[in-house]
Amino acid sequence: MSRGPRPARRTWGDDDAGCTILHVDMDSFFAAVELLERPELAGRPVVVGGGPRGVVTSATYEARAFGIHAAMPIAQARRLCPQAVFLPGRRERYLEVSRQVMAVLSSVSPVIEQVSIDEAFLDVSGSLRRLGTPTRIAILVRERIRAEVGVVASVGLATTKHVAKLASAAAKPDGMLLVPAERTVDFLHSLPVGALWGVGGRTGEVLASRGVRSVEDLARMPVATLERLVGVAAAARLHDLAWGRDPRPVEIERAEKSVGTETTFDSDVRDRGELERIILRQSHECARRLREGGLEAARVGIKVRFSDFTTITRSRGLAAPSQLGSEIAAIARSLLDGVRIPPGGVRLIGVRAEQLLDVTVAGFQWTVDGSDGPHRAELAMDAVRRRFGSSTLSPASLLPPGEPPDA
DNA sequence: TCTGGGGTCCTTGAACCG
DNA sequence: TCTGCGGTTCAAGGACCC
Repeated sequence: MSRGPRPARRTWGDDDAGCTILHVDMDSFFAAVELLERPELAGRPVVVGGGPRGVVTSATYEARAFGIHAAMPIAQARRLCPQAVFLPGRRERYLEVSRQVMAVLSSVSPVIEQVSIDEAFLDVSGSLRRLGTPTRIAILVRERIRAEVGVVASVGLATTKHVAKLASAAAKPDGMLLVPAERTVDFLHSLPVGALWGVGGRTGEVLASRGVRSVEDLARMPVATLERLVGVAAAARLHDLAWGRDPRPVEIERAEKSVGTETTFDSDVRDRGELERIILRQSHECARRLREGGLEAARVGIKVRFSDFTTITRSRGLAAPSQLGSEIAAIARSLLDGVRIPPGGVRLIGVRAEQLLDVTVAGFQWTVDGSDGPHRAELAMDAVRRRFGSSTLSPASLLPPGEPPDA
């Protein structure tokens, strides 16, 4: 689901010595998964993304031909291509197919770093003797994903993660691109500056205002000037990337730093009680995911977006790390208490658990009075939900007023 | 025109501390 | 006792990515 720009050239040479980093990126992943089960839609413009206020999360190349792209409001996509098939999206199903793809990749090399649901880096330096050259391995990966899972992957091969990622974007759709070590700088300098990891719309504008349009422009700019434009950390990072310097290894395990959930309402909400109920539900959802992952949060944050799209965040540390929905909700609610709701109301609200700790490291969190009642209660709720479905249990305060629970 | 939901990382300013 | 200073932490927000 790369959104990066594409370079003009399609080949940069065939010397793959040292190009042991592969970036594997699924083409139009969510849409491709939908097509797996509805092959009759093949060849038609298909757009995944739902809700009256939703955006496009994935679109087939037939839909992209109409100018539709990821992150575009659904309403706009409908105007551009009314005849497209619009599907709401099924995250669970995409996760399932993603797991199948990652299983294929893991069998090729154990050094795999999953970056998102549809892409991963692979370091194949340990697989060369068993499977052949990096190019051979990339071909094998593409063939196996197509044959065993049924979706299409594009692959970039390079000496660094950053260049491999840009190469896979350039290879799309349904392609493969090798950037030989000695052509790395030429390849990078042929790209628009927006291709660099970390240059989005805002930074792109700032750079453009100083005449920086290509990666080469940026590479040749004095670092001190760049620092004034984008800050010290970003300047150093961008300058290194523009010269092909990216020492980051393929990391097998990445610890989660936060877990959150947010909801955009179909129409703006002005009722504080309604917001509190949503926050309570979201807090329990976060807590359930923390327990699932064996994590505790030391900090809780809320995010509130108003009708005019201004967004505020508030956060506060917990007295002690917790994985209890009731404790997360208490903080989230008190944070919401401090927020003035404008007349226009609230468009989005969300809860996030931050500063996560592994419970096996943090130790079990006992409640202040020494009992573990709330913890046991929420674990029991998890078990019931796993067995009977996620909608079977919820805190009493989430039930509609005056309505007794089903017998 | 009208902007999701899941995240990460960085900057900035205030508060705190020695 | 008061003030200045530098370092650290906290909190908020912005930018970015998929």
